Amino acid sequence: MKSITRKEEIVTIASQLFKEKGYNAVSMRDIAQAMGIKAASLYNHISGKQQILSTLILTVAVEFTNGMQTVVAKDIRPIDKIREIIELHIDITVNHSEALAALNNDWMHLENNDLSSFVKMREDYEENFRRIVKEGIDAGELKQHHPEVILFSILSTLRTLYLWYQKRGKLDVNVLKKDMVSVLLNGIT
Amino acid sequence: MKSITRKEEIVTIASQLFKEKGYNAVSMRDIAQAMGIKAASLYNHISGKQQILSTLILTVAVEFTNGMQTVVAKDIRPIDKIREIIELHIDITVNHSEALAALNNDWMHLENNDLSSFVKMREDYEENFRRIVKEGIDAGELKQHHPEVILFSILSTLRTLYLWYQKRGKLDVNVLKKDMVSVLLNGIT
DNA sequence: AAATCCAACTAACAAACGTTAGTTTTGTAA
DNA sequence: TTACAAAACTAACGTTTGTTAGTTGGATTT
Repeated sequence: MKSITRKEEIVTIASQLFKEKGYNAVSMRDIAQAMGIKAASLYNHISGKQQILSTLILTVAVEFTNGMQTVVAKDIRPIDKIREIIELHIDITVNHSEALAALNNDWMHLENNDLSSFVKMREDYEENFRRIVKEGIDAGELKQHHPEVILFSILSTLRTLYLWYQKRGKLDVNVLKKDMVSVLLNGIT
Repeated sequence: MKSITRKEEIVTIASQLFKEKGYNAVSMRDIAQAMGIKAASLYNHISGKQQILSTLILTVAVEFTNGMQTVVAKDIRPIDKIREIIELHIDITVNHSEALAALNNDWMHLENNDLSSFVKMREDYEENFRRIVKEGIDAGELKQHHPEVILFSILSTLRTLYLWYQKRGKLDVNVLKKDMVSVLLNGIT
């Protein structure tokens, strides 16, 4: 019986516009026009432009946080944790590619509590990832590089995935996961 | 005798503000304030806000284009070309980290000729890179992955480097190059 | 000393912005 | 049919935006 609310429609439409032009370049009138209504009518369903952005970003940020918690709690080798994190990113990318654009590019336009809780979640996420990388190095499963360099090269690829996977056509998700894990873990040479 | 013009000062100051908040969230009054003058005074040196953005972005885009041309023309193995491209990115990142933020996040706010020539340069750049990757695979120097996946994983790491290399402290550029080449080419396991 | 130029200023503009108030339409339940 | 709630509308608000016009003071050139 869970049907799509008007608020969810607005957030979805807005996320598509944000992806193309960024939060500040999209006006409430733009969003309204894409919905086929007038700007003032949006306020029957949402409290303001800020709420659209924070709903969009925090929803996905929570998914990352929960996903990371699940992985951390597992009793598996560090390298398998990394494997699962890669798959987590791919799943979220496939399901929320527009929201990821906002999360990556417009998070700094969040305000007050929304901003600080987002930043907190992101820091915790990175810290968890960093710890796993270090464990992997200590266990001899990863090469002896700076943990920060390894973390960064994986994370920046995963974070930009939303820009790419679309034009890669309808590549099957499982094939994509296999390829990404292989390239990110084993390298290209 | 080459001294810093007032226009160059404005572009530099603006690029720092753009990096933090994005092009659209920075007003001419913000830029003027950071310069210690009034907004209207900016127009004694530049023709408008758009010109600041296009100067900033196109300058760096041309550097990438020229660097890529140089690499392409060399008679060396594909894998060594990739090595040189990685070093090119690192050099540009170190010298223009603020401009790279605008190039990555605000290029879509360019207009007319500036926009189309930027897009053209970026497409050409990627196409050159893709060709080198394919040559590397054909020559047996790279693994048999989808060229697009290899291209993407390298390029997204290099493009996000500007966010990063700062907080890595004053890491020596040559050390950074060595690490990045090793991680991106040989992988982490 | 006079003339010129540069780079700042004040004041103002029209347009676009997010948002509010109050009203009308539309669809559903009694 | 009437009553009510949801969701659209019109009109307007106070700000902020990028930008223009005209002016002023200080340095440089003639």
